[in-house]
Amino acid sequence: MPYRYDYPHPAVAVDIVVFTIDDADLKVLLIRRRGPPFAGGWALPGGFVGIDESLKRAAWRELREETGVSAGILEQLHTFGHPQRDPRERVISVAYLAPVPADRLRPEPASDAREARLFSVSDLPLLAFDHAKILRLARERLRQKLEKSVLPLELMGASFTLTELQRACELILGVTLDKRNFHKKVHIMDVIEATGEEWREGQHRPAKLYRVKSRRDLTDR
Amino acid sequence: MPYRYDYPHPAVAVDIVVFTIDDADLKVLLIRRRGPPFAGGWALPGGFVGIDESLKRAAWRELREETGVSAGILEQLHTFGHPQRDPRERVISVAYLAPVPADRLRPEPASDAREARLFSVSDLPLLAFDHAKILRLARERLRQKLEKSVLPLELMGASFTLTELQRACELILGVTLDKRNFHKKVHIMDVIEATGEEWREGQHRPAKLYRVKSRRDLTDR
DNA sequence: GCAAAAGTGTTTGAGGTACACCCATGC
DNA sequence: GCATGGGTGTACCTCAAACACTTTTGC
Repeated sequence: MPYRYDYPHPAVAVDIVVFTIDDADLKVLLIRRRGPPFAGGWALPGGFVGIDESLKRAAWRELREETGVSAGILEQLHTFGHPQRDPRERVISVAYLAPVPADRLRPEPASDAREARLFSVSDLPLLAFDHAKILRLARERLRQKLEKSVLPLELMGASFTLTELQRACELILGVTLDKRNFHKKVHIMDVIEATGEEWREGQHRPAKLYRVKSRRDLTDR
Repeated sequence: MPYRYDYPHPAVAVDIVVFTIDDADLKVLLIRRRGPPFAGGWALPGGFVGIDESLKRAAWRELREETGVSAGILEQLHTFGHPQRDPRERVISVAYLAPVPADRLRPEPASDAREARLFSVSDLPLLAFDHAKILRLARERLRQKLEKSVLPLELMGASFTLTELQRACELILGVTLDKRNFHKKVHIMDVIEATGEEWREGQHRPAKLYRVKSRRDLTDR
């Protein structure tokens, strides 16, 4: 028992909400817990912060270790500190939001012998701890960002069609948008550019492909 | 040395940014540190979270203990966890934002033998730890809330004039606003009501006094 | 009567919303 | 040639911004 303090210290963890768009649905990455508490149950990926590790770095590492996913953007969401949120000991958890394009999840949970899976946000299992609460707040935040007219470019792959981008917005906002107004707005924003390529699929006119003009850093403080 | 853990635990603290409007200026409440580190320097009020205490409750208690101020609203701002932000040990700090009407600060720092003072945000001393960073983020957040057209009603006293409310907005946003547009907008929002009283001051027409219609809870999660 | 802040409407421009048809492709 | 989604323009309406004069008071 080597670590001793004059007064009690809580444990500090991070939990990561990975959102992606897959199969025309907004999905979250969850892991199955192996040990107690909530053994066998589903939970957000996460874990304890190393004593010399920044919070963001801990989030990045834990996500990587538990799911094999390397997050591009990690945005701090909220810190959850209810005294009884973990039955083992006092655990304060800093939650992070990580929008990841589906194509970065593909070779996916082939990592740490942990079962990881995408779940549609409209068909979630029971979650361990207060993770349902964390997820609810994460969805809210995602929506709020869109309402500030920030496009969910972090969720898009290397190239995408305007219809795909529109679907992403619709899934997050939970409404349907007008195609012409959407195209107009996106072009005025001037944040994406045509790649010149086209995407052929099905028996209809091919769609132009676009890419993000300059990926911006959503830095953490 | 009674508190032992299998692996190292960081300390968890809260810091509170109390904003108020006083003397036609946006001010922050700071305390003078008595012990090391940064002894004699100015810092945000704050302290360590009790092992069975929620984060918000800790923020409320510490603010009360150190400055005598009972915060009405405490909104979680951000969690700061840089490994070297405290020279003593690893300290993760959850920062809170507390807008307080000036009239609740009056009998003020007559509490814990600690020196506490309001500083204008445009004339700040050097701050201990990373508190300057926390304060910068707090001002930004305050501004963002106003831009989402949320009036800073938490900063107003029990009754106030429309001009006072407008000055508060102007101080936070750092711009001057048009009086007629402001009056119109506020009345459309329908969140304040005339008390029927008037405020006489100086050799000019008296101003109508208003009060908040229903104080809303900005609850923490 | 004069200084000083309170109060009060209208016009204009920008941006958002509603809405329908032709185009390119695969079968 | 037909079914399928891709792409495009205009009219209207709502909201935000600009802007100046009268009112009430203390001295």
